[in-house]
Amino acid sequence: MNQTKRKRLESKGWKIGTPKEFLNLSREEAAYVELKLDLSKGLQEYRRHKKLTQHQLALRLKSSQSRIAKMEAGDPSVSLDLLIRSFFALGASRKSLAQILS
Amino acid sequence: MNQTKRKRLESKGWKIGTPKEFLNLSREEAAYVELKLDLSKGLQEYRRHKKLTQHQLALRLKSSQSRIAKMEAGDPSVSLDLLIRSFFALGASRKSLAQILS
DNA sequence: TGACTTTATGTCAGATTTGACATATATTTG
DNA sequence: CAAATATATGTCAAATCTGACATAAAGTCA
Repeated sequence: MNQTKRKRLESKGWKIGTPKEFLNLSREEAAYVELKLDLSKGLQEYRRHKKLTQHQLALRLKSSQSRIAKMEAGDPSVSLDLLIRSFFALGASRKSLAQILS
Repeated sequence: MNQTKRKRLESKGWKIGTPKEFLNLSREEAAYVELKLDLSKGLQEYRRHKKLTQHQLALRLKSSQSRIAKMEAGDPSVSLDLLIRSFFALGASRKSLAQILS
């Protein structure tokens, strides 16, 4: 993992700490965090593609605008569950989810 | 969605209720539940393939045998987060995750 | 058979995630 | 430019998920 990626993570509020700690982010922790960030990004793209506001998406999800914002910002308080359910609520297929993963 | 699938879901303890309610499982709820069940199944296969007991996997995940059992049983109390982190802990790649999705 | 290992199920206190709210900041539109 | 709309950020009580434990049930093997 390089400096660019590190900044990308740290800037999102992921508490990574010292370089040593950062390097100790285990392979699986890193994979998990990166997956969430990619889903965050994908979700925002998909929502915009559908020409929905965060507020509109929140209504569909029975969530709130602020939570949608946090999802798209890659906030650590957002679970994969919520991200993935949001994709489905936007009409995404499993296939399109799989594409984000690949 | 057919009767077979319904039984598969109900038998796992998903409270689906009456036929009417069942039919009202929205597309996205159904997609979410089915995804979780497929991951459950995939996790069990992967663990067995690696010749690990639930207890051994629990140690790696710093979880417990009972929670692993619930994961593999598709228990509603288990989140996608935990399922996916478990895959990564077993050494699975994003690609192999994507394959389960497709 | 019975001892042993593995998996399943129920429960619960503690931890995490949630929607909601207030409000700040940014973006669009007239 | 200013008003309107959209998005971002901080907080928190309630809801959900968690590991841990006890124990039941199922599977393995001598």
